[in-house]
Amino acid sequence: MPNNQFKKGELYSFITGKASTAIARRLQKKFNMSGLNLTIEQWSVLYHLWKQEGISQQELCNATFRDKPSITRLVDNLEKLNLVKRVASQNDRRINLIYLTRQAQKIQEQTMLMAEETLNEALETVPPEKVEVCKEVLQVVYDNLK
Amino acid sequence: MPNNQFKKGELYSFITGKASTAIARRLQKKFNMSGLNLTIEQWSVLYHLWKQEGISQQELCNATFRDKPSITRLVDNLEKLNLVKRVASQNDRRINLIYLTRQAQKIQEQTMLMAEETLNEALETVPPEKVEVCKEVLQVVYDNLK
DNA sequence: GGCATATAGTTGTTTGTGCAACTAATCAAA
DNA sequence: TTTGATTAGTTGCACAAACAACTATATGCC
Repeated sequence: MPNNQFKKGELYSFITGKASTAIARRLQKKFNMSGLNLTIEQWSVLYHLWKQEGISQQELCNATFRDKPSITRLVDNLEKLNLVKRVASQNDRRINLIYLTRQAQKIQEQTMLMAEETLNEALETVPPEKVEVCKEVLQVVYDNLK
Repeated sequence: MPNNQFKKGELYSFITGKASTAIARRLQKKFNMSGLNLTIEQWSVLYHLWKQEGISQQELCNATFRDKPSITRLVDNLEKLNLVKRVASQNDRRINLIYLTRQAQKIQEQTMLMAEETLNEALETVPPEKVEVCKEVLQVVYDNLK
């Protein structure tokens, strides 16, 4: 049993994602405090559209590790908030291409700063080389399981 | 900006908890495959009751980092599944003490083995000393934000 | 061309989460 | 001892996730 090195409480934390839950809650509070009516999940979709808009819902599924119904509903809600628009693809009429509204473009910088701020608060007391190891381990975990 | 060391994709992974999501999904699949009708969230409540039963819902809130309504509903569903029982406290009639049924005691070992197995799969290729650093960093993150 | 299959997206259902508002019981202080 | 504050738990609402079943479009093969 090569890696069975978990005391019980630690096993629990790894599975439930205590740390990332705490990070997401903190960021959500920052959104709320600044009057942004936006969930972390909605933000995570915008995050990928800021990198590249005009991608399909399926591509958003792959980017965000969600299934198709989840993305359908997130895009529904983002459309209601007037943050994205569905545009039917010319080439393939099954596909919706998702575009940002001007309003969504406006909140990019503000929310990315809050995200960076949150991570800085989270990692304030952690030496950079340990953060590096942690990032690496989490990536391997994901690759091992996906 | 001492710890602003996140490339964009990494920032995303930290906030969304890609790794712990993958772990939880894998464990849920193991539950389903073995015919266990149990969610990871329900399991996480049982987890603390296996350590000590007869605690209050409020204590379960603290142990699992959930708010009171979440615990109310998880306990509701665990009661429906005949895995726990609410027992009114003699000393303080506001309090429900939560006890395990025989059925819940039976699945402890089986599910804990599946959880360990899942973590072993997740960390198969990771040297133990890196796992240690990762655990430590995640704990500090939680402490910094809680 | 026509039929089977695959792909993109939607809808329904169950479960869980976070917030606010609520009830009931307890405690504390005048 | 009565009144005000605190604590434990519940309920309602909006949002999200996972799964299954569904529609519509596209593709591939004969």
